[in-house]
Amino acid sequence: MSESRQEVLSAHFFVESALTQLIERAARATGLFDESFSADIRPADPRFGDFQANGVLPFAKRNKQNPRALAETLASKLQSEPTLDGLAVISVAGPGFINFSLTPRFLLSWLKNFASETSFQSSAKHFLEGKRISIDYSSPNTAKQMHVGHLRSMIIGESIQRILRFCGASVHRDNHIGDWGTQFGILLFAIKKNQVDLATLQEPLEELEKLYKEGYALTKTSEEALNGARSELVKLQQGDAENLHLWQQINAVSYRAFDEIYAEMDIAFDNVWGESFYRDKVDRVYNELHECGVSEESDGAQVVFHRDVEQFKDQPFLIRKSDGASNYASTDLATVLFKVLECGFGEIVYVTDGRQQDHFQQLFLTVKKWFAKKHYPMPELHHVWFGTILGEDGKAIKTRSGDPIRLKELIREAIARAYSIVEEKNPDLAESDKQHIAKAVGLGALRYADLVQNRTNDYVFAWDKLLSFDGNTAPYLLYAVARIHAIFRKAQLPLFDLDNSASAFETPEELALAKKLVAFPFALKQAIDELRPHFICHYLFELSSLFSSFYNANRVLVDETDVKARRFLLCSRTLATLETGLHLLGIKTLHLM
RNA sequence: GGGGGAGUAGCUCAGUGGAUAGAGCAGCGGCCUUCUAAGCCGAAGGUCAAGGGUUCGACUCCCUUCUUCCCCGCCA
Repeated sequence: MSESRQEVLSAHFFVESALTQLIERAARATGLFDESFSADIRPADPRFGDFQANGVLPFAKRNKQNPRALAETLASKLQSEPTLDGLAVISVAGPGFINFSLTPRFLLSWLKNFASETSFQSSAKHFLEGKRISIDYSSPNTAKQMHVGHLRSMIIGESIQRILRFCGASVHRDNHIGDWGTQFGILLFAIKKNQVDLATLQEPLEELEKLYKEGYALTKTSEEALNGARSELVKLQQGDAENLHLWQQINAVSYRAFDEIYAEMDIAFDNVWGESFYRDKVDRVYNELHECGVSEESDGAQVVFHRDVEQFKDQPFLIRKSDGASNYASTDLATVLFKVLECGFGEIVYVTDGRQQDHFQQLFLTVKKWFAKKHYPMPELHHVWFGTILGEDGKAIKTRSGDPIRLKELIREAIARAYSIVEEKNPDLAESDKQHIAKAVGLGALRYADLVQNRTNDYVFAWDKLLSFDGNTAPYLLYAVARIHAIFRKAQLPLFDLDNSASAFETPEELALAKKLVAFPFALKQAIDELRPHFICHYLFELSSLFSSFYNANRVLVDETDVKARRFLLCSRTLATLETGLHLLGIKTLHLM
């Protein structure tokens, strides 16, 4: 091959994008297509090829031309492309689809170029290079224990954070803890009423939850209690020393409990800028919005109307309560200002429950008007919302009524169930191995069950669903990983030793697996475009499934050196891809299970 | 009343205007003296909620209707 290496198709990590450029360039060279033509390339049904370009059909329609003839002209132009020579087989089918089949030579070349987590990363980083993104997730309220309803923001947020970082963004992880809300009015009122000493409590969080429940019930029945709670909150927000001290004690015990969960789930933040962090920053928000004419007064509260948006014409955005206290809109606005002006983030991602969609739409609209008036840099804002976890009754799992499953308990149960399966499948393993495996499998299954489905769907909480270990689950992927490690252990060879002895792939299983490996960047691209990790889950499951078929049909450790070498190569790339993908989901991989 | 989500196999869910709508689970039939059977192979399973429309082509876009969940001023 005489062309420079960069020009060759197999030198491109993201084949779809390279192919798109190639097709569009070739199309223009025919003189029959103008700038409006786009290749519209996508993975194809394996019966027809590996990629299909559908763009000829709409173009022909717009220009009243015969699509089939146009497609054939373009295809024959592509046949003579030197960069495609011997790497892809091109054909035209149906009304004007152009199909591309990657040749074994292409596959081998690509797999040699992209061989490890490090090499994937150094290519993937071009997707989001230069972006500075702050992501806000988990964000529990203090004074309460985390329950199953807090699971999704943690798991989805952590995965998205890892994916964005892997794809080259500079990511800042923020835990916007609810430590300054109305719950403190009720809590402080109840603590004082019952003369509780927080320092002497055995199970402080349990006690605080009980106090909160009692206090909450009281405010529902007694006007006096309601006013008491309100005035405690106002005193706290005005800096009353006694209330501040109690508030700090409450937060301290909450943080300890959160940190235990985060440690177990392998989650960490760069900053914990809770609502209280912004308490001296909300006045500027009130002043600026008032001064710009974005906000107005209504029933004693400060609100923003978006009358230009049909949906919100009668639904104001309340940014300051009539008693002068801040609410979550105040702190969220202050947060955007701080993150953009003080920290220089160009993009902010919020990972929360879907029930907050209206809030975030109004928040984003308000920021847009406000920042435009003040000529502040306009950030890109994303609300990554997810469906609600429902109880058996089909209603949202609630904090106040009933007792939702505690996160601590869910995690313990996940590991315990995994342990009993390890015990059953592999009783001879050392105890320390069993425990290590149980933890990875149990926590992995929990995470994967949440990530595998499109985040915008609700689902009913069920132990057996969240902690399933069969089929499309983390253990299935982990099992493929463990089997590959077993092959390398048995062969006693390092991962890349035989690359150069590999012959071209031949069996249907080898070819199908190799082609799937080349498609990894597409899954990454889908995940970052929509901020939906389930694309990666589905890709990894299909990859594992193809690996398992390959593993059953094609023995790796055979005598012929070239066959062994190419199967080794497939194993090493499958391993690298699975491990990379699982790590992006926040799942720890195993060598043994 | 306004707005948003969902409705696809018995169950849980994928599906970017593209070719014969796909998985997992459950159930059925096979495969372990060979690199880990937490696996593989096979068969079966569908009025894509209903009805219209747009077009070369609709699960996908538009309209109407039905079912269901959620949000809509001082909670977050």
